[in-house]
Amino acid sequence: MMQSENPVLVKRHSGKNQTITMRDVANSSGFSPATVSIVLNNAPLARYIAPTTKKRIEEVAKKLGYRPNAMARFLRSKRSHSVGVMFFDITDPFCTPVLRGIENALYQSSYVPIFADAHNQRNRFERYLEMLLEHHVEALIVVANWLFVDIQLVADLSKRNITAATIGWEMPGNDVSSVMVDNEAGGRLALEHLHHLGHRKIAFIRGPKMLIDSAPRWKGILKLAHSSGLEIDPALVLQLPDSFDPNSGFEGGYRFTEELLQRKKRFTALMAFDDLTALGAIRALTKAGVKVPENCSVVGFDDVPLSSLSAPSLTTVRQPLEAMGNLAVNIVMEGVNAGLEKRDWSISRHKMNPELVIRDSTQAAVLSSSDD
Amino acid sequence: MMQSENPVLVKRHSGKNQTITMRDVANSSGFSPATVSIVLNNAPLARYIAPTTKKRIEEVAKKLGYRPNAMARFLRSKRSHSVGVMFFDITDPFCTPVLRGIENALYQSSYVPIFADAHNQRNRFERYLEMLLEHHVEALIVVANWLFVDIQLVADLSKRNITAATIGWEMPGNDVSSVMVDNEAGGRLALEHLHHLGHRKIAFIRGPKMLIDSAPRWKGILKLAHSSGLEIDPALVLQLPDSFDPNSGFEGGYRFTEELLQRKKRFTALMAFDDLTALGAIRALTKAGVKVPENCSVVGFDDVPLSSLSAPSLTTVRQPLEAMGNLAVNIVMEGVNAGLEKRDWSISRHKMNPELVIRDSTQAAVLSSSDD
DNA sequence: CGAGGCAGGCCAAACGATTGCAAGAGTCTG
DNA sequence: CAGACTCTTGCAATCGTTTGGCCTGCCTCG
Repeated sequence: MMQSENPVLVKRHSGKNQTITMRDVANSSGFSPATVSIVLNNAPLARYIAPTTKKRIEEVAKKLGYRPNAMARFLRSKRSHSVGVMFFDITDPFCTPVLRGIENALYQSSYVPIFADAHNQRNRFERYLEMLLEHHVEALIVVANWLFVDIQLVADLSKRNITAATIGWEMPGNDVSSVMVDNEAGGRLALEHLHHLGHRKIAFIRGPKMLIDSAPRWKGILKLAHSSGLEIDPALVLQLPDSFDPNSGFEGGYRFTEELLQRKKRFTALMAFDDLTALGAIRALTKAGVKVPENCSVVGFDDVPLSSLSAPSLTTVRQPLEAMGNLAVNIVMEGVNAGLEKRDWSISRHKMNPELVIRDSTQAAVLSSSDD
Repeated sequence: MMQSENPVLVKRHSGKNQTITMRDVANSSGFSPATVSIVLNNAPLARYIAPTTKKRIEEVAKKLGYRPNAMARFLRSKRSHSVGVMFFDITDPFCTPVLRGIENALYQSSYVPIFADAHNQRNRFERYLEMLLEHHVEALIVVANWLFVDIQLVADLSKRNITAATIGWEMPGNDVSSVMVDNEAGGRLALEHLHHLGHRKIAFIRGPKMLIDSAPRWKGILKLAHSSGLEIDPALVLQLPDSFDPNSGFEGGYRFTEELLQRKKRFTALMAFDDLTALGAIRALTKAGVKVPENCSVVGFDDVPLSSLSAPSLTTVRQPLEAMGNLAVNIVMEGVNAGLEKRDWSISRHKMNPELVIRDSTQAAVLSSSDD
């Protein structure tokens, strides 16, 4: 109250481009740094601060262009307002929508994402983990769509008191939250679609054995086949080899479809492990003179962005990628808050519902002589 | 030297999961925090430290699992070891390779990227800028491929003493470094290719007026047309409308190609503003029964990842996206270092060489009656 | 009239690292 | 042998915020 004269007036030592600190706004508003801090953060104690005081401080802060220093803040409060977002291969088209979802959700909470891409290398993953810890991220989100390295390390995080969540992958054990699509339901959905369209001779390109998605998708397929009386011809089933490159699916789809065609076993539809595989398959079919969808329907999985742009556009099983990113953020945020309030909190595992997206790569089967 | 007995032995006050601080390693190694700091950072003064001392300190640090605290470090040294990476729309397929390039280069320097996506909204850009400043990024890289908002603000950064670089866009004025592709050369390259293949009746879909890339690409086209005596039929030239959505190119290409077809003016090749536009064009052509490339060649621009996967795969002008990301990082790092050493340093503007990538969407023109 | 309550705000101690300054111990020079 | 270097290392201040106490009036109430 004393020096309410000469409002907003700072004496900086020199003419340098000093950064405005909290003390500056304290000095030139006539209050103490403590009060300023309380007001500006709207801390619990702010209830006791006179409204006029609040107003004045906020005014001065704005006028001075005060910007809180995240680092200094962290030192005391232990809150960095950042979370680590680790991808295993950002070039996988699967990742972009997920990233968008994560970014958007974090933005709502005024958290910044620290981006890391492990390039599917274990040592790079570890190094990044190290860096993220040095930067004291409050949480970690791991997007592990196409993952071949062992990352048990994530489990350690819970011990380090930083909550984590994985997307597209589940840690064995029960230490880390996860968000995945319901692969089994997705497999069912896709096959159901083909079956409804009248296809009975269907070829399959299964996913690599090491990929967590492969088995449940196949399981869903088998279940539906069984319940609908569809027969799966083992001669029409191939499985992609393990590979570190998420974009290898395209070439795999291409080669394996060629292989299938050479077997001279007729099929009127092909179900691919994912969209890239499907696109590869389509290319092989087209090249061999088999028109898609007229002579052969093709269905993919994921609904990555390019699926709607391909020719023909791809019928596929959609993963709600952006929503998955969003959910993962909400999960870890819950964890962070729980930790802050010393509440109890338990991890959670989510299976999102997939959704069939019907585009141009599938159509009703032409009636063939053999109706199984 | 005194307490060289009982090696590595820390007394932490309680059994809590305390974080290991520098003082811890100082205490249990028998040296002062100052020495520890000097050794661990390999600071200039480290020259004067006895090798045995160094060794001992490093040992203890490792054994204790000491991890420097980036925040605390910043407070003194003003170095955050982070840079802001701002995209204007990460869903643009253009961005992924750029991001990869940036990430990779930063990783080499042990910097972490703080990721921001402005969604092409000015206020979001400003908010993110604010957040990045609060986190005291040492530099800023702005990827502004498809940009319609005004971001003069970036220029302010140089005043705030943080070096910045833009990718795919140039700030008016001479305050900010930039990395772009040589659009004019690219335009020339594409048209040259078509011309070599014997195409004379060529349709063009130009880029939106507001996009910085549009004009130079067109200029390159005009120049080549002029020097090679090619005539450009104004009735075969359309220009995309301004739009905020980078993926609108696809639909634009589709609709405009339909429009071109309706004009009943023959053309044997089509040159699109970018790959997405080209894909849209291909779809329209195919739908209209015009085969690509047999009846009409199509060439794009950018070489985004999906261009090689489309059917037919796309002939296009490649931007070295990953390299551009890389270069941008090198530029700002130079700036950071210069600032640190109080060296002078001037901004730079780079034009990268584009490269023609010939795939399946173009082929030699069938001889037509009219040979212009 | 004294005890207690409360509104309003300040003090000063952290947080974890960096670094200018200075001192102690040898070594060397004149 | 005094002084001048050359090494090694430690002290303590400092960076910008947050926060647990503590203090000061003033009001209320028995």
